[in-house]
Amino acid sequence: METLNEKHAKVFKALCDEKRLHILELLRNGDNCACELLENIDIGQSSLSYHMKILVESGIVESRQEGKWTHYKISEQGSSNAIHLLRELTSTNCTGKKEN
Amino acid sequence: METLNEKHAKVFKALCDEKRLHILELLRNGDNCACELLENIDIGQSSLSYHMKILVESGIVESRQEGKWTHYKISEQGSSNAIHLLRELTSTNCTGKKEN
DNA sequence: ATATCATATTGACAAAATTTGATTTGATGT
DNA sequence: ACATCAAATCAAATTTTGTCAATATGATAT
Repeated sequence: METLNEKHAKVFKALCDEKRLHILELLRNGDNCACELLENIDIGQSSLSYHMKILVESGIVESRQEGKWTHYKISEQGSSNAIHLLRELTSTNCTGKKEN
Repeated sequence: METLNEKHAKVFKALCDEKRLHILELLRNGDNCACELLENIDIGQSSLSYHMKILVESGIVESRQEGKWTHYKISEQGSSNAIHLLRELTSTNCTGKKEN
């Protein structure tokens, strides 16, 4: 079974790798198919596929099949969730017993 | 030399590990010294020290020495920076040429 | 059915992250 | 100076990630 922290860690795992941040950068300009991404980044095809899977599983990127192509884009919903999660994880709990 | 993406990745590296999320959880209730954290989490002393270093280097946690104790707390500044960074990294670029 | 193209999956390997136990450092107390 | 405690650092062992090449899958076209 997956703990809540493990689930949360997955969201940020998407963002803790240089290559994946590069991919996000490419996606920021809009919808891209994998083949386009592949042209703009220095990794092999299977490696790209591996990273895209991590990005999609984090929820930050969504994919859409179109014929034999897979298109990717940044998910507004997913990004928004990630931002809220980060805010929650780092918010100091003002009702806690231990303020000094 | 460190690329910008590598620098950004470091911020999220702090958050992509289950144990570090647990530590953040403990810190949310207020300022804690390492020895207190150690009592509340199932890892060894050197391992905790390793994770604290990563958290501090990300900017999300700050440390303060007091005698022989090190106290840690979540940094408002650092958290805020991380949130802004995340927002930036996932914002879709509306002036881009490729909207469909 | 066969061929082709885009992408996903697999297994082997290399590289990076994490854990562990031992040792070191630095502050404090006697 | 010596002992003690908290935390950091180091080296070795282990685990997890990421890369590459090969292969599989699934859609499309002939």
